[in-house]
Amino acid sequence: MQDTYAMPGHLARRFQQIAVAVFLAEVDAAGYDLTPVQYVALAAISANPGIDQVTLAGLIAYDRTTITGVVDRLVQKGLVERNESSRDRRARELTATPAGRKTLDGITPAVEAAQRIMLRGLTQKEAKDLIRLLQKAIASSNELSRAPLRDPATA
Amino acid sequence: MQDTYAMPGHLARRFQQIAVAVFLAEVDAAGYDLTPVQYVALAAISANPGIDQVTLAGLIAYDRTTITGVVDRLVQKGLVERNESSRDRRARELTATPAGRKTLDGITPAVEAAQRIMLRGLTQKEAKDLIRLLQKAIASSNELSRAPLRDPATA
DNA sequence: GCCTATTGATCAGTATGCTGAATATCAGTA
DNA sequence: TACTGATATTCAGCATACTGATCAATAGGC
Repeated sequence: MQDTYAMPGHLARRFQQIAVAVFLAEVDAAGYDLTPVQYVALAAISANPGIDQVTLAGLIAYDRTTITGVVDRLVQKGLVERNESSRDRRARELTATPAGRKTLDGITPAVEAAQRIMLRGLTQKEAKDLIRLLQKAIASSNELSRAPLRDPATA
Repeated sequence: MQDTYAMPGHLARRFQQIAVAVFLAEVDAAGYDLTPVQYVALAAISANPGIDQVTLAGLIAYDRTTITGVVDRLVQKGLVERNESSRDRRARELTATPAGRKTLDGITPAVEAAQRIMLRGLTQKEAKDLIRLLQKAIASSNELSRAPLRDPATA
């Protein structure tokens, strides 16, 4: 049996664990209070005003049931508005508020710094390779998770 | 601002999400009911009989407070025994039960299959590169998470 | 031996993520 | 139009993960 420390599953958990910790530390140091999940959701909503929750979920590969709580918290923080859709009364239309867009602008440098920090042990070439390999592995197994990415560009 | 889909933080979440889904599917198909976290904990306990919870946490990079619940569930499933330590009455000594060791043996092929599946889109060389790069990135940022790895071999 | 700082475990509270089910609504068809 | 199947959201329940606090016990310095 191979070394546990070399198993991709273990490495995935560790890398994600570190990525979240670095993200929260940088964002907090910049004076913001937003989780990685909330950030990605806010960015996607801001880029797609009026988006419904299922489409949003597919866009950022969340589970549908997780989205509800995430949006709840974004609404509670005043960063997002959730309104009943006029075309489909089942759906909710999500829009970033001015405060949401302002937060997004202000937080971006911290988010980018976090990305650099989590790769700080790698050379530029290694970092590019890692990103490429992760993207390739993820693309090949996208359908294996309950919340596959639904990229409108490739759908 | 760079593409969200190319951010290491996003890729870390997606890869971990897929890794967990693949693990659970393979383990379930093999007739077992064990999460990735429970598996790693059980393996570490089996390899280190009598280990206490803090040492276990360091060995597999868990948060101390998470361990309590994980061990609770392993004990409830009859795979692990938790006894008060005789040397230190604060500590708990963890041991795998015969059922725990049997589960570990039986589940190994499914766990290894899961590792292959989550890398199925990569060539052998790419898979090796990905593992190496993840290990390198993680090692450089180990101390940035609340639950850094405490490898007894390097401590 | 006593005091203080540390340590091992647990708990309360919050935020992902998932499964499976319920509810309301919509869309297509007989 | 009535019915059937699909869809958008939410909820209950469970399992990670984390922060910060509490509590019991230990260890080291004096």
